[in-house]
Amino acid sequence: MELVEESPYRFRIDRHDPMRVPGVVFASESLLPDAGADKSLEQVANVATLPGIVDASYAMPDIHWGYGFPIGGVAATDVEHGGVVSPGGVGFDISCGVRLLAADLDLAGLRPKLGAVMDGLGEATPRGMGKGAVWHLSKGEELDAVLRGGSRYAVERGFGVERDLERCEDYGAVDDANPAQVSERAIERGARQVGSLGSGNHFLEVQAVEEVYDEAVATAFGLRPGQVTVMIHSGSRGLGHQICTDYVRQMEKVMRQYNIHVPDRQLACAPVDSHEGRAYLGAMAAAANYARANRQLLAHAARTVFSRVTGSRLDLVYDISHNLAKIETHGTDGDSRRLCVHRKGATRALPPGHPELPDDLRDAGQPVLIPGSMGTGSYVLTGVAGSPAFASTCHGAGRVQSRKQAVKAERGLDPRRQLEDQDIAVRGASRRGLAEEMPAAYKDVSAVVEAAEGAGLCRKVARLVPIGVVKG
DNA sequence: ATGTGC
Repeated sequence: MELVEESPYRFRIDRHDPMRVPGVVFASESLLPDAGADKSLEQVANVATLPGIVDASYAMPDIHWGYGFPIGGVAATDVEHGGVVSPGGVGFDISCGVRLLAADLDLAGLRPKLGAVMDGLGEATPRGMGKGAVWHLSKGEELDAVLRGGSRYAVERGFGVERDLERCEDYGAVDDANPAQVSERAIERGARQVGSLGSGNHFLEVQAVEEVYDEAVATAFGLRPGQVTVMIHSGSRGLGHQICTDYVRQMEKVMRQYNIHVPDRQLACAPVDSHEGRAYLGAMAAAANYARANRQLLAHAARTVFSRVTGSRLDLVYDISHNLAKIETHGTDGDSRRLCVHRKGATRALPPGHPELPDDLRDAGQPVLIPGSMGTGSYVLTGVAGSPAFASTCHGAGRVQSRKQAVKAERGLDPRRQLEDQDIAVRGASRRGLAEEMPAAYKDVSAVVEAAEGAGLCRKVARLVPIGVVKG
């Protein structure tokens, strides 16, 4: 795959048939995927063939191989001009995302109670494969309310406060959820898991603010140096996974009917404005609401522990997805288009002044939450005006080793010990789970954030360091 | 990511 360096942190894959638009990769030379081991640049070019795609098939600096679309990919299609929606452009973990809470407590104050806090969080956080659930739902009306209401419903039921919703993307729920388009099997899996962490790269972390890069914005976000924070990374569990599986299968069957041909079966898609496209978007939105309710419940459990053990409060900084497709309007007044923006392992990053931001964030911009690999740091960023990829930026460090490779690299070593030697408390993680998530399996998150900022996609606000981690 | 593998 030939890359042309257009400017620092920006590489182009020239359009060639059957691409409809060029590919654009935001990265530094050293962050570019290794063409021998990782087919993600080919995936960028494949995505560029999708009907209705506009401008370019974009990739963020944390790009790596994914199902059909690369992880770290952004693609927008024009709804009025045959634009398609593709489940692979969202990913299996629909509305997977990050929630950050800030404590009214400094690290020095937490230290003496850290063991008790971690024990409490370990007990209060359901995690691992298949396990549920902070909240046992009846399959009927109550799950339906979660799928329609997301965090709003969780708050209504007492699992949070009204202010939380102002600090959630979409005020805690997307509007066009259609639970009728969610299969019985997906409902079955979801009913037992709402309020659970999952496994893989999902985690709950106790952190401290290590460095502030922009004091005014950090203050607007409610962050100051030395402060304790809690970061939750989780998604829509088995429900989102099942929805993705269901619709990939369904779209594979009907693509020919719409005269759509793609270079990879995993790019199964249908026009946004078709029966199948609308059905997927309705089900996807339901899974998005499920994921938000899930993070709201996990946050409630963490708040209960912090309040009991330390007497301190946890205020929501923000909750943001990094696996979602959204219908958005982009462009200037005379030339605006309704686009279906797929972000898969990419985060929306609204600039200061954007009308969708709550009043108290209007001047600062939208908080962008970037979890680093386990045991390294995480970042808080904000959006910038005039950014090139439909107001999107990176979502994390990005894998460089497969799970299998990572496990092999840890053979004979003790991953838990390595974390504890760095003064990071660990609760609940399996040996294998930890081995798969070791920092060596990931790119350097600081280099990723540096490249994203250098490419004009976002700005750094603060860096957070891990103190304790709860994993599946 | 995922009751890991139709």
